[in-house]
Amino acid sequence: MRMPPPGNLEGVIDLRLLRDDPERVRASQRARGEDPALVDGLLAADERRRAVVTRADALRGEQKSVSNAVRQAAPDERAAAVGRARELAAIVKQAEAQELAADAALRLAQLDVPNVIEGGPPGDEDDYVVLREVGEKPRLDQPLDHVEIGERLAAIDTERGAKVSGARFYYLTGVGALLELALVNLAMAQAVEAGFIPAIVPSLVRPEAMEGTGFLGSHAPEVYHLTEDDLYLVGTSEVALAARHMNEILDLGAGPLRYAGFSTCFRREAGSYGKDTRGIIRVHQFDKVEMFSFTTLDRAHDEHLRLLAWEEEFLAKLELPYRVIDVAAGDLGSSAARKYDCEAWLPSQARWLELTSTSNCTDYQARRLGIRARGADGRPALVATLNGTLMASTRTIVAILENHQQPDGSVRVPKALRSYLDREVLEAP
RNA sequence: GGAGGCUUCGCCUAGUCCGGUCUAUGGCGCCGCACUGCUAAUGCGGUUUGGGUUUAUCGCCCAUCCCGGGUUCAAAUCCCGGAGCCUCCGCCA
Repeated sequence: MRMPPPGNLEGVIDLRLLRDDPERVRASQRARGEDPALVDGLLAADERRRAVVTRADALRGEQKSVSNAVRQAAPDERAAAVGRARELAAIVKQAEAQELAADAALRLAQLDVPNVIEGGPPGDEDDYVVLREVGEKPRLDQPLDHVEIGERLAAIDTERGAKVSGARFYYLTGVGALLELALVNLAMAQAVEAGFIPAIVPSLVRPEAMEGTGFLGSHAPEVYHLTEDDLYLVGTSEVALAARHMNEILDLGAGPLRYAGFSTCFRREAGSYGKDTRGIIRVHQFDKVEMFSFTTLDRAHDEHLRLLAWEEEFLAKLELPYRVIDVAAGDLGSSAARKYDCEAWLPSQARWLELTSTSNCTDYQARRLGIRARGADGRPALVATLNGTLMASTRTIVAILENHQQPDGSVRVPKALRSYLDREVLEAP
């Protein structure tokens, strides 16, 4: 028995693109700061696999006719026929073992090569390009940070979060809890208005889902794993939304298939020791409304810009000053071909804080998950997947508390949120 | 958690007991063609997915009967493991 064909292998960049235009893949590697020589390893593995598969196919064909000969052999020739068939069976078995090894080697080589970038600036984390700044930063003589504001309002309790669950856990209470619920509702209302299918999704998923969305590669240490059940806690509803249509053929004739998923998100935050240790900027658990689109490859770029526009629309409703950056190639996840972040102003630290992020994963996830669409010619065609944060609870709360804080310690509620919160100001109880 | 039944190429289904042209049956749906004022009806043909080969078309080859192993010259069919669905029992918000 053979491994799944490369079309379903994980980590797959389009092998046809690779064969036709390896230089483009190499250029992508260079822009990411990854080794372009890995592309040649992948090419070699692909070629090797093709040769081995061709041979095994031929041997299997021969085996068919030989075992058929056994069936039809006269009684006195039967023993000899079985003998020949037995010999050939051994050769086929060997060829299939080679096939298995070649498939595995290709699979490994593919894991080394992340998605081919779509454009955007080369370089690493600091090489982003600022596309625009929107809104006015608040003028505050002595801005309080969200921890202090949250304590005064009895809205955020990090101390007891730590007592009960450890560092990077928190309680939202009173207006803090209400604020999150209001934000979730506002975000969902916007998404539904825009035609998204609202969805509440599983937070625990099987390995295939995690692997298929590309989170078990370089992100693996970030992910909580329940070994007892071999289930993973999702870090974003993207995982469950993408995997929902695993091994399906979608009908995208009527346009993109869009979900707005709500889920709790779990992140180990390994490797970020000492980073954002104060407050709820970086936590192990938060809630998020995530936009997720399935669309055709040719429409993926337009869809990406649409997701970004919806993110900005939401930030505008919250009256937050923000900027949009075009994330550099070296700072992309392995599945993303391009990524834009929206960063809100953080008055207490006088810096920008990532609030939302939208990625175009082109066919990378869909290929791993076996998701295709019925093409115009009726044959299955490749699909692109895209994701974008609409509302991540904790950081959005941080941004609102800090940017809308008043000199008297209260917090002004942005207009769009008032009907969901039933008040214009957040005050200490 | 326990017991039993089930899973076949879009949907339904034959085949599994007893291994071999299963190169998987039939129906529905869908596509094409023919016939016909139009439609309908009827007839004929086609209709899983992936890989390999081919300049390309046509085609040819290989794999695919929930998934993964095993037995065998040969597996939809036999054996082991897993997943899912259904029924009943137990437990539970």
